[in-house]
Amino acid sequence: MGITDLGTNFSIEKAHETQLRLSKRIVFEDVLPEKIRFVAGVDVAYVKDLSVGAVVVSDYSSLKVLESQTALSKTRFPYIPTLLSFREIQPTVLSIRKLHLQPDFFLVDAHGFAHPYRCGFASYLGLVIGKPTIGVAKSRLIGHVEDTIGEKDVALLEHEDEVIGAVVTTKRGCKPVYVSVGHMVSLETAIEIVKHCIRHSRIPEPILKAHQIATAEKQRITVASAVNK
DNA sequence: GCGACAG
DNA sequence: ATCTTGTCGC
Repeated sequence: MGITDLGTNFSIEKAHETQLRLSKRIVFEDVLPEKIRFVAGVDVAYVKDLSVGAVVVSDYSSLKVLESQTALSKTRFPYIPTLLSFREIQPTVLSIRKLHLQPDFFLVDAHGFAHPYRCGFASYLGLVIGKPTIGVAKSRLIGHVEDTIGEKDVALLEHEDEVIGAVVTTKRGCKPVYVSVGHMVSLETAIEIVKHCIRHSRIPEPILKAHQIATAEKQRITVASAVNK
């Protein structure tokens, strides 16, 4: 895994070593413009042996979608906990390359630093495209919930005495989301941004929109293939 | 050996 | 993630 290759000889152990090595390159400081204008959300859906990558770019203040793109690719890797990056990087990058607008950062439906080898898909994507990314996962991979910070809607996620992310209750009464640094952003800013992007769902609007577009494209593909038979 | 385990 | 009906709670 040079940084995007799935060479001939692959082993889970080597992949983990690579993730730990790549994690050293993660930037934990904000590398964002004075005024954030465009926020992107990415997601991937699956149909048969195909992966549908989707990305949306929304206006940061209104959260209205300004552009969306999708991309198809053959699914080349199975889902293996800790190795989600291998499964989702291809369709995701392909969809991002189609964008005309340049997002200030990307919200990713996965963990970033809150990973056993400190390099979840959100961080990996950030390193690959060289842009700021924030990990927003719907469930825990590792770590335990620590003390609540300030208000009672944010708690730290720790692992072996290290802060790896935050557990944020974006909607009262709903399950929390797990926020972690992807790349080129601080945990504090990541939490702030995730909260700002909440509307009707506990999931940040850009990721929700990307999910809907990926699902719609998946549906379109399913219907089209049914007609061709 | 027995669980836990992002999407 | 995907499949898939009813059902519990506000």
